[in-house]
Amino acid sequence: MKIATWNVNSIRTRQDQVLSWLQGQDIDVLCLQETKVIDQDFPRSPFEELGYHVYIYGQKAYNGVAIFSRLNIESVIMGFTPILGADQVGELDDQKRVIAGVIDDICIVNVYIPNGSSVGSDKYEYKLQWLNRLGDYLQQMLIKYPHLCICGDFNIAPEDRDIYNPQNRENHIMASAAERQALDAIANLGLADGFRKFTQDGGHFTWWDYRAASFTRNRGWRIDHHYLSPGLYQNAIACYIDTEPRTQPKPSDHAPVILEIGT
DNA sequence: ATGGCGACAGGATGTCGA
Repeated sequence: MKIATWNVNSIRTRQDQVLSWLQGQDIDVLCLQETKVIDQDFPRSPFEELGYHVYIYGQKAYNGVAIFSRLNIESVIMGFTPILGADQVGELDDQKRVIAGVIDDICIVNVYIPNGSSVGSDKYEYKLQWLNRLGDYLQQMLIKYPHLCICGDFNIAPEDRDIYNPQNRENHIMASAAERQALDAIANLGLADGFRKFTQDGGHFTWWDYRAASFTRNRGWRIDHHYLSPGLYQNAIACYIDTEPRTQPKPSDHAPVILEIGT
């Protein structure tokens, strides 16, 4: 089974690129982030015609997540509230950032973790609060679904080797100690970074700023991830970043990441 | 040091992303 994650930065702008990418791959599950469209305007039929079931959880202009799956998903869970209850979630489901479903006995959790703007800002506090609630959510999900893959745009580089220039990054958004600690807390639930099962060196990135020719200079960050429960981690046979779509005209600023799980 | 670029909403330019 191939599970891919891709922050497309608007599905309507990137529709043709996602379609042609899927046609050249053999993807079973594609998790999208930053779809940036309300559900009634989501271009679902082109992807259905390609053989995918389409599950969407979007909003106007910002955020939005979706799962495309060749196999039908029986129970789709949108937001934190179905798992944690409205009292625990509060305003955190106003932004559409998490959708999950069970496919072939594997629970796929697709997340678009908040960016956080800058360390110490209100958005930074929101990001940390959101990560804390994500931990509560995953704790419950792992009880129900022990085979779990959480993937998406985490907006956190786990280690210095995941940043093109790791100097002076302690107070940089996506690399601060509190963000990494929040990610560690999630990993400590029993989830491991699929990419690092296979690749140990630096210089492998999933996001490059549109500005300053960052991609051609490979000035990037590895912030899109798959974290796997122990059995899935054991069965993972590959995890890689496909930089080809990032070379196209009018690309997303993120590249897709593909995880392969054997049987 | 700052801004660079791109998408969206709305109909000029401000907000947001990372």
